[in-house]
Amino acid sequence: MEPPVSQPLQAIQGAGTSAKSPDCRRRRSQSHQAILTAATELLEEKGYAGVCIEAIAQRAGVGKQTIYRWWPCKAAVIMEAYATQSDQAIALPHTGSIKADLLEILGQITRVLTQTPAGLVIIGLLAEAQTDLKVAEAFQQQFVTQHRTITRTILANGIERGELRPALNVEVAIDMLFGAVWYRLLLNISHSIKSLSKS
Amino acid sequence: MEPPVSQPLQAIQGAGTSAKSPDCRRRRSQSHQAILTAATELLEEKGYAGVCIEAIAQRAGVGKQTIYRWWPCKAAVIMEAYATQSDQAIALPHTGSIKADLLEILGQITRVLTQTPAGLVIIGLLAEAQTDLKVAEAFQQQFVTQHRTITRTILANGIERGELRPALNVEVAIDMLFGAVWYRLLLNISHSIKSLSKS
Amino acid sequence: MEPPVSQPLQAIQGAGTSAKSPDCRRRRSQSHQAILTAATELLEEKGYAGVCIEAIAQRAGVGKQTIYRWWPCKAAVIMEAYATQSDQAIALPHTGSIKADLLEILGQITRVLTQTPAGLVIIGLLAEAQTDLKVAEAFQQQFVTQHRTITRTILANGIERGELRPALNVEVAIDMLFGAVWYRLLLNISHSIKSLSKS
Amino acid sequence: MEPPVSQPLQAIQGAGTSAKSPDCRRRRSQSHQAILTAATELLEEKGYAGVCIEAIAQRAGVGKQTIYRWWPCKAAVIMEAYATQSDQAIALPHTGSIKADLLEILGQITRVLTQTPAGLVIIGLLAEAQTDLKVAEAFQQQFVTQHRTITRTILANGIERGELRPALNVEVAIDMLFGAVWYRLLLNISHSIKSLSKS
DNA sequence: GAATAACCGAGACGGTACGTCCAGTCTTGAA
DNA sequence: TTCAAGACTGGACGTACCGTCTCGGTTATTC
Repeated sequence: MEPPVSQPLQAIQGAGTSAKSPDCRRRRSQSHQAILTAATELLEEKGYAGVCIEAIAQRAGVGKQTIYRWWPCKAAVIMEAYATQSDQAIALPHTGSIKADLLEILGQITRVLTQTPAGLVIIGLLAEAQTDLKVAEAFQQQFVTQHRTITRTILANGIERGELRPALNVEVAIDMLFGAVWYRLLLNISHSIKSLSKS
Repeated sequence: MEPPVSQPLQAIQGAGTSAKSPDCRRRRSQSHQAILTAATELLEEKGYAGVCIEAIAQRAGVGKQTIYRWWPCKAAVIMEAYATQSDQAIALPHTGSIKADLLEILGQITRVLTQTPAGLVIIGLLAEAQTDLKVAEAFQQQFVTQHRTITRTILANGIERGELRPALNVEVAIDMLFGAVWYRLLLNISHSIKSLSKS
Repeated sequence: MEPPVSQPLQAIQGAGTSAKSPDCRRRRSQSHQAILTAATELLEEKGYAGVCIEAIAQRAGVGKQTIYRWWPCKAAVIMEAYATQSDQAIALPHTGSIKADLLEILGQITRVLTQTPAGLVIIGLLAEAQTDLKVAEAFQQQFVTQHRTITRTILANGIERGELRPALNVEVAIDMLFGAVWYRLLLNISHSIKSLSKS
Repeated sequence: MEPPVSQPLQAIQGAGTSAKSPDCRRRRSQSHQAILTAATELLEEKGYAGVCIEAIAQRAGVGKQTIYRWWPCKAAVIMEAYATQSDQAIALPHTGSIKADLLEILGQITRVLTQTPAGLVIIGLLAEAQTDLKVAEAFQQQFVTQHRTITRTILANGIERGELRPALNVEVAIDMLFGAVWYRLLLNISHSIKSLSKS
């Protein structure tokens, strides 16, 4: 009955938790959920940088150790909280036009990053990922890989259908598309972020 | 004879110190330099996240207060240390071809970010800028504005000369160009960063 | 098995900790003792004014927070250290003569104040008590009340037995007796403190 | 025309200022007075412990150095401020009766200590005197010697006139009289301080 | 009347200690 | 056996003052 542990946690914990103990995580009880809820609340109240493990534990009515037992650091908790709460699945669009598909997916991502509280959280995580390799990997997996994969499919389709030049370097194109979005987000550039056109 | 106060400091200290006192900020003596030197050394030894104000003060043989007197936070010290040490001026290239010019400038930036210790420092600063608005502004001024301005000139030239479509959204183009570079840098993407083509 | 918390601490911590938690203040372990020991040593080495919380923490191999957790200030630590170490109980004398009893008790107090290192510590505490009400109360309780009580008994006996005038204002008499001792102590008067006669 | 430097200053500065410089203290200007005034004000606003040299300097519109030039420490400034402001001369009373004279002088002292702001200042000074020998000497001179001298005269008169036993140890008697007053002051004993009778 | 001191305000400086926050680990007692 | 509660060491924070030390810019005699 135990639901599988969410991905970001595993990603950060590395090794894999399968061989841990006979009844690995026997009584995860409500604590687990309480922690994620507390983290989410605090995130909204104080922003990423303002949250600390102690506060999460206190708010969740949980011992600090219980948090450290399951997550290696603040970023891990928060990534899981984020994953749980807003299941930010990006859907592969099917508008029929490559260009429209790209605009659609970029629009979806941009919307999440700039119009929901999640955006600031993600930035906080990205900042932390610069320092901590484990966080970086988890971040990649959670917020990057999927998007790139979908986009790669779209572009491949475009090339196949002849809408894009066959010589197009797909990876670089992806970098430029997402790069522009992230770049503006991270540098607080104020001029309109909506006007995305060329490929 | 006093050299003008370097920019990043001023940028972070905000408002502008011009109206402050007749000789605005007297005699920073050797301490000032010692602090920047110490910061640079520590940066190289421990990386951005591993540096703390106390350590800088100790290494520089300086009271902590002397640091806090002139800089509001770690990021400010480090930005000035960086600016002092590596005068990372990006030169406007004149290769004759728009494409070559762009590759040249992107190459310069990429080189600094990926092949010098400065790269990691800059990433640390960018991470911190996400939390602290003052740092963000200074960062922008130090590491972004200039590059964008130069690139904007190149693209404008290109349009004028007919090498680029007149309808090109210059700002978005710049976002995509720099975005790609920063994006890879921040996400540690390992596949080659050299293969840049389209405009 | 836990020995009861010593009085001066409680006195300074104020209100009373009885309603705090089931086992009110768990496990002070060795740290507690280490802190008191360190405080005592430093007291002997540098005198009251030369001791600081940071030094106590360092010497005791303890985090500063552990000190602040249990004591509100330097004075509190030192009073407890003093109380622990030298159980300066003043015994009710029974020489048979009121005058001799008084001389005996004053002699005891004088001895502690002038011939042991404790004297200087107590002076330091008294000086600090002038600034901090909590310290003042604790000081009173630790170094004054008991002495006055005993002396009050002696004087009452004396009146009962007819050795002293019934009209004697007992409180004022106590003030004068102890006052003389403290007065000399605080003002470093050098002429002999032994010559005590009248009542 | 230069008025002689007030006593507490000299007392604390020790050595004597006579041989200092040709026109020793040439232009003491208004600064000197401004400092004392500032000290007095701050004393009333924040109490002895709340005053610091920097605040005095700032309030007086004076460089810190100017204070250090003339006084060695906070206590010295404050003693002079006190001496200047409230010229707390205790007058030798002549009521005709020894007992009345003593009550009169004790009453005067008690009044100053308990019913004027000066009382708290003096306590602060006494506390500091415990740490600093120089302060102790100046304190003695300022607040003790004179009183003792006057009282000694009264008691000697009393013995001469036969109102007091010739065997009376005058010094101890003085200790007890003043001791009682100071003792109550320092220990914040609340029961009436007015009821002083026996000798 | 100009030159020359001492003096002064301002405040930078190296330091020491403060009291607080949080990380990550360890311990206890109740369930 | 698991957990909440929270004590523990440790490190850094940013602040407050200390007492010393330059700075320029007044004064106030002295030549």
